Amino acid sequence: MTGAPICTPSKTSFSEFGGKAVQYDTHAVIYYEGDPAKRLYELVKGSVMLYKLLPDGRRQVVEVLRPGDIFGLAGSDENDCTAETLTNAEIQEIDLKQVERSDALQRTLTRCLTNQMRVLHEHAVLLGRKSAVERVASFLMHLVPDRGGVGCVGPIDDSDDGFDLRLHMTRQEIADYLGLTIETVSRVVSDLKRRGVIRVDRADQIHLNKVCSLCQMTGMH
Amino acid sequence: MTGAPICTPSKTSFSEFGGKAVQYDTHAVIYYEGDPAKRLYELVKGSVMLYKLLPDGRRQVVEVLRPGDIFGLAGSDENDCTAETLTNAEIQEIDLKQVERSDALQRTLTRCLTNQMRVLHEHAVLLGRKSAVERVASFLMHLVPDRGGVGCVGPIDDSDDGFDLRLHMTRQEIADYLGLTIETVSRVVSDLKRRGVIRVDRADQIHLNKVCSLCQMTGMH
DNA sequence: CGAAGGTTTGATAACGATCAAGGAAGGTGG
DNA sequence: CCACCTTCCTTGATCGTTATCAAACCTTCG
Repeated sequence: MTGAPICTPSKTSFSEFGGKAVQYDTHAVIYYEGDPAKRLYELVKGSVMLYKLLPDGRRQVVEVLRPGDIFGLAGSDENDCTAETLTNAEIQEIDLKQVERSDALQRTLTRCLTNQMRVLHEHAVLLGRKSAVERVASFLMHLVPDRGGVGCVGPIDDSDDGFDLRLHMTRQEIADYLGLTIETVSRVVSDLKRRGVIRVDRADQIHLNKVCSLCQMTGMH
Repeated sequence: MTGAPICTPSKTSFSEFGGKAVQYDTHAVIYYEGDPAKRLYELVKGSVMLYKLLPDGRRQVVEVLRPGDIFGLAGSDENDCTAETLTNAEIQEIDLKQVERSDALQRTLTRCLTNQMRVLHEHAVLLGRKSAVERVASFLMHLVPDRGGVGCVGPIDDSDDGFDLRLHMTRQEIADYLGLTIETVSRVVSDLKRRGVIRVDRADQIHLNKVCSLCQMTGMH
């Protein structure tokens, strides 16, 4: 299940620069930390995580990427993270040499990097200053579009402020993303369930009963 | 190791695009989180930190910048962090509208952002997975040039592997950067002193007796 | 000298990690 | 279709690291 690349055409920002679309299976490694950095990648469909390992095996997932995000820029000749898919994924790949040449691409890059940087800043707050409950609540809130951020639109309908979501991550991956252990993640989820804030339909399929009350638990209110 | 200039610094990057140099005092706020983002900044001399606050006052310092680093790009119309000097600082400032126009500037930006991103990734590992001792050791090692990274050159002289450094940060700032409390930072520093790894000449002036042995405590070996 | 800000140290508590079982869900082969 | 296996998840008991609370100690400076 290495994610044998099957090329298909696609119409994203990269295609016009000689990039080609590649399909990956779930949990396929796109590249390893320390590998020579040869390509720039744009996630078109699915989800990808970037993580780093310490020599003793401790892992930190540093980014969870969504369609439109780019990755593979290391700033040196080696990748600084391992990139692994969380789902089936379609990825546009383009040679780094091409990137050097294109002004338009540089412009796109600046915009993407700036956004990822903002996400990393917020994640640093989560890792450095939030409690376990706040981390899990923040994590779940990030999966709800248009809610919880500065531009939160509030409940669309006062009576029913629920939301269904798929995690696409195992408890271990969530734990490694949130800087917790798998047991703590599991306990917090169970606790949210017990308190009626969420309903766990399947391990990776969760219904938020009241988005606003979950949002109150993120530490940002 | 690359040894290469991290962020293609230099006194020229901004001045030729209509930027102007501004001097700041120690602990001066350059802009606040939430302020409209109008300018791009390049740190020329001194040190600057970026931090975020939670409503209840918890603070996380998300970046500590050095000459050559750029900041102020928010990816939206509001700054996502507060920027505050740690020392007297000289900063090149340029209007964001100018940045939009220049291809050369975009190229510089991509390179700088990529580097800062790598630093943020490593810091996420520190915040999410390292112990208090490992955090402080990593912090101190980052202040030693050419050591501790992938391209560590090792002791220049086997007999004397010492190094003098200035922190330019209070214990509180260090704590907020490392995701610890001021007491824990103080205790770890005292412990390193007791163990003979460092010598504390003044609160913010520390001599590393043996860089290599400190490096062993970063969790990366 | 006294005040203020920053730092250190001690005592105690709490949160999350660790250790240890047990349980559900999905996949495979008989 | 069921037995079995594997993988992932949950729960419980206990431990340890770091946070919290409190007080004393420097250092600098008017």
